[in-house]
Order: sequence, then C-alpha cells, then structure tokens
Amino acid sequence: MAARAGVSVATVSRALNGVGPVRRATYDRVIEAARELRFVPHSGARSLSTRTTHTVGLVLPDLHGEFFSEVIRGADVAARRRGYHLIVSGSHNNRDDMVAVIRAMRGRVDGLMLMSPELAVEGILSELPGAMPLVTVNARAKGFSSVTIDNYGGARAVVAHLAGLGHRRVGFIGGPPANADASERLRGYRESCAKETIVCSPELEVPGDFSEESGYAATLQLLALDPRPTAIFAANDAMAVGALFALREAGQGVPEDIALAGFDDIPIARYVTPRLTTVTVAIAELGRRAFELLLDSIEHKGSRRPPRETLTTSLVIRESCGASQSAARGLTRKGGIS
Amino acid sequence: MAARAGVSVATVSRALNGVGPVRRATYDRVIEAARELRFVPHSGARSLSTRTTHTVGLVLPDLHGEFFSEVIRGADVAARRRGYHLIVSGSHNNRDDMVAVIRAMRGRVDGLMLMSPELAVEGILSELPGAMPLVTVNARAKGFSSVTIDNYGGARAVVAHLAGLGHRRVGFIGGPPANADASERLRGYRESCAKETIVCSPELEVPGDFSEESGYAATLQLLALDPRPTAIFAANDAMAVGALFALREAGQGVPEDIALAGFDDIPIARYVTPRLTTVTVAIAELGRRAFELLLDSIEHKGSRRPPRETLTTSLVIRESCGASQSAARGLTRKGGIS
DNA sequence: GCAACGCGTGTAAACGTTTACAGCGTTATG
DNA sequence: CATAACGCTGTAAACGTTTACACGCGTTGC
Repeated sequence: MAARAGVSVATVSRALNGVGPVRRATYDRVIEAARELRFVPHSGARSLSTRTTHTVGLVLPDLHGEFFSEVIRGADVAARRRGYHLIVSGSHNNRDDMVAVIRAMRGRVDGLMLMSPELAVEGILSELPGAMPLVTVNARAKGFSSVTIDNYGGARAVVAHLAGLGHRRVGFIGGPPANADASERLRGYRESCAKETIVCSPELEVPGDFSEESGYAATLQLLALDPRPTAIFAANDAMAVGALFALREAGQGVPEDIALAGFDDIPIARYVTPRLTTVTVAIAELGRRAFELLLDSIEHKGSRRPPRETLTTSLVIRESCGASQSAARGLTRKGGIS
Repeated sequence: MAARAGVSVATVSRALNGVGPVRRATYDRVIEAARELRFVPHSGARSLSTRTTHTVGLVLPDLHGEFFSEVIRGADVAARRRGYHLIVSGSHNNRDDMVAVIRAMRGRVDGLMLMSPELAVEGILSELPGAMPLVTVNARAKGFSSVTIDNYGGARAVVAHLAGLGHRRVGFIGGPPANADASERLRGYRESCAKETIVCSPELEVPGDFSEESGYAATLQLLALDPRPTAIFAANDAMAVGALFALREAGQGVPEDIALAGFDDIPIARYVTPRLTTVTVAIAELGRRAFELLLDSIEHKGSRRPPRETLTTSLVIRESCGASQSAARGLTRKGGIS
C-alpha cells in the first residue's frame, strides 16, 4: 500500500486519517492507491497502537423477545452515528458465564453496557481487570453510570389510575424476586396502595416470573380469593396476557367483571382483545442513552462522577381497565421479514 | 505480567494457551500470576499476530421486530458455543451504508453473515477487499454460501391448504417487489394456483410492502373486486394482521365470510382473534445455521464449494381459515423485561 | 547572505501478542 | 564416555498501525 503510493507508511497513515500536514498531491496519490487496492486499515493493528477500538460491548441476560431487540436497536443506531461498533452477547443467566464474557471483551471494546436485572453487578466486576468504562442498564447497582426505567413511577401511575376508576381491591402479579425491575414495580404498587386507600394485603400479591404461564396461574389464585379483587395489575405484559386468557376461560369479562393492566407495552398489548392498558417504556431509548452515557465515560475518562439516568414511563390507557376514550386501533411499524 | 511470574512473554503465551511444552511448576507460576493481576490477554494484539479474531459479523438490513431478534439470538448462541463473538450491525437500507459497514469490519471479524433480502449482494461485494468468508442469509445471490427459507414451499402449502378447503378465488397481498422472500412467496402462490385449478388473475394480486398498513389498504382493494375472493393470502403476518382489521371493519367475518392466511408466524399471529393460520419458520435456526456455515467456511478456507441450505417451513393451521381442529391457545415463551 | 522557521516527509519505536529458532541442561543411546 | 535427542525456556522477528522526532528544503526576516 505504502509502496503503491510511493510514500512511507507514516504518510499513508496521516493521509488516510487526515491528521498532520500532507501535501495535496501526496494526499491524492495515497487516496488513489487505497482505492485501487481496496485498502482498508486493519483495525486490530490500529487498536493495538491507539489503545482504542471504537467498539463497545452490550451484554444482555437474554435475547428473547422484542424488548432486547429494541435495546439492541437503540444502542446500535446511537453507536453507528458516532462511528462505533457494537458487540452483543446474550444469554448470561449465571455469574460465571457473565464473567467469562466480560473478560473476553478485553482489548475488544472500549467500554461495556451491562444489562443485569437479576445479578449483582458488584460481584461480577470484582473479578475483572482494571476499570473499563461501564454503564449498567436496569440494574440495581449503585456507584456506576446507569440508566434505568422509572418502574416505580409507572407502577404508581397504574394503581392511581385504577383507584381513580373506583377500584379498592387490586391484585398484583409480581415478577422474579431477584429482578430489579420487578421489585421496583412491587414497591410502586405497595406505596400507591397505602396512599390511595386501596386494600393492602399480602394475599393480593401473588408471585410470578414474568412468563405468560405464570400470569395465567397467578390469576387463577387471585380468582379463588374471597373477596375477589376487582382489578389485576401484572408486573409485565406477558403475565397480563396470561391473566387475560385465564379470565377469559373463567368467564370473567374484561373490563366489566375485572379490570386488567400490565407493564412494558410490548407490541402484543395492542392486539389482544380488549387491548391492554399498560405502561409504555421507550425501550430503544434505553439502549440509546446507555450508549451515550458510555461514550461520555469513555471520552472523559472518569472526570465527573458517574451519572445516573432514569427514563420516564407513561401510562397508556386502552380498554382493559374500562377507561378508554377511543377504540382506534394502533398500527405498529413494519414487522416480519423485510 | 511476564515479570511477575519471572518468565518471558513467550512462556506466558505458551502456558496460557496450553501449547508447547512448559514445566508444571512454571505453568502454575504463570497461572497464579495471571490470577493475581487479573490478567487477560489483549485480543487486539493477539488478532494482529494470529490474523484471526474469533469474532464474526452479522449485518442486518434492519433491527425492528422479533424476526431479527431471533436471528441474532440463533447466531449468538451458536457463536458462543464455539467461542466466537458477534458484532451486529443493523439498519442498512442502502448500498453505501452497507459497504461502509462491511469495510469497517476488516481486521475486526473473521467472516461475515450478510442478510440482505433487498440489495444485490454481488454489487456490494465488488467494492470490498479480498475474499472474506461470507454467508448470505435470505438473499437472492448465487455463488456464496447461503441459508434461506423455503418461501416457495411455504407459499405452496398455504395455497394447497386453501384449495383443499374449497377456495377457488384466492387474493394475494404481495411484499416489496425487490425483496427476495417476497418474490419467492409470490412465485409459490402463482405456481400453486396454476396447479390447483385456482383462478389466476392479475387483479387478485395486489402489492404491499410488508407493513400492517399496506395489508389494510390492499384488503380494501381486494374487497372491491367483483367477484370477490373467498380467501386472502398475505405474504407476511404483519400484512395479514392489517387485513384482519380491514375485514373486521368491513363487517366481514373471518373465516366465515373470507379466509385469511399469513406467513412468518410472528408471535402476534396467535394473539389476534381469530388466531392466524400462517407458515412457521425456525428463525433462530436461520441464525444458527448461518453461523455454522460461516465457521465451516472460515476453517476450511474455500476448500469445498459454497454450500447452500434451505430451511423447511411448515404450515400452522389455526382458526383464520376455518380448518382448525383445536382451539387450545398456544403459549409463548417469556417476554418483556426479564 | 544567514538564521530561524514551517511545511512535508521519512525513520523508528511502541502497542501486546505468537511462534520459529536457538540455547542449554538432562537424559537416553551407541 | 561422547553424542544425540529431548524437554524447557528465552530471544527476536513479525503482525499493521500511530506518532514522536529528525531532517531537508523553501520562505521569510533581519
């Protein structure tokens, strides 16, 4: 390459990167040679020399469902806009997996976005080599840059909405106890109940695991209560959908006999009948902000103390609580293979 | 690191990689030192030296929807099992974007999985530096390793199913003309019609773009026909869902007045009422096989000629065509934040 | 006419690995 | 007992960049 242009490698580097002085004619020769040879600099070598990779890692607990897909998308577009690449890695159910993956990231990435709602981040990082820029996503860890969802506020909004509709007994289907999102939603539910003069009783809280099946089962439990709750708030939409089917099979009309609300606003929420009242979260934004924070931390290496961001959520009222104004169906964006 | 263990870098390398002879005592010293220092080899340097990165790229046209998420997941688990990392990059609507991203992959990956149902792969690759192992996914390109879906067979199965139910006029809502999947599905529809003594008329084929909106609009067109089709086959589920809403608003019962079928079996297909008869595709398998083929091509550098694989599809019969035996609802896996 | 300066370029070191090769004990072999 | 063979380890080159530094040369300012 350098030979082809008749200059030294140093000049090639300067020309291609547009740094340092290089005469116009020389510049042109280099560019021309690069084009002819379809030359692309070897990024491994570059990153060895500059100690920077222009790549960031995104470590996810799982890869199922549209939620993660959206996080990835948000991070990807943000990263590309800044000229960064994205390494993703999913399915890290256990600590060892996660440690292994993170170690393998050394020399591969400039920083890490770590989504770990279940595992304690501190324990993982203690195993790791020196400080690599890091931002946690939806984790409960303190002391790192982080971006989280306002689970607490979203849950309160749901309960307030139900209270406003006259409900006094609201059943709650919870998520996995160790899950950070789940426990914040539970906290929101509890505090709201106290405030809203809603009945607050342990038997109204039944555990689930964020799966549709568990929502179905939990609903059966709630229906067996006496007195029955007049509304059910599931800690995520998947469980709410499970609940919907359970109610349907039990011959309970929604929302006439019992109101139902979820959390997340997954696409399916607007396709079930009745359409689900839920809490919407700008999921892609989660990925986007995570990247922005990470980039900030990469560029201003630990200058300021780690910022924490919380993404607001908002209640989206559909028919499943009996308070919808409009029945216009919401279109989603393109789906399927495209 | 080498100093800490009191040996040379060469020995460290040998010990850590388990290659070459190294005395037991030395080995232990190295391992111990590595543990103390939390040493992890710098993969940039390694890849410079070995000319291999243990990373593969996955380039997608878009990142919306569960389809891509599943492809990523399939590729990710396959890759990790073999000790590979995955760089993903989405949203490459146009040629220049794609070329830029692929060039930037040089020195970063050992090979590329390229999903490009719309763009001609040949044109893109001509711009690129020397042969990098490559497998295309759902592309129409010949001459590369590739894995595709049996769109043709799936479409034929749908039409045959409809014919078996007595339909003679089947409307077809097509996808983007440039899209490889879409055109194969169209081909399957046409050939099946010819074979099954179904009316084959241009007016029964209306164009769409894989979006829900276009399915809605296309259905309005089909309903205006005289005579009307007795069944509608949409080239993907998103359009089928759009069609469903159009039919519902037009007061047409599904399947009593008109039958409806889709393609892809996206999760929503089983949540709409009536549940959608469609063609299911093992999407994660698509990603998995793409990686396996790529790995093969990386390891046996061009020894054999590029294999082509086609993933079979299968008809899943639900209620929207009026032929369902069971109404048991299908549960999906965990969704939402987990 | 000479010093100082700036521009454009080359030289070489550095980044952190892998690996061919050499060296050097130790042991087996003739 | 000399020597070959082997096991273990260090030396150094190579991978492809970036970048501090030096150098030559034309300007400019005195």
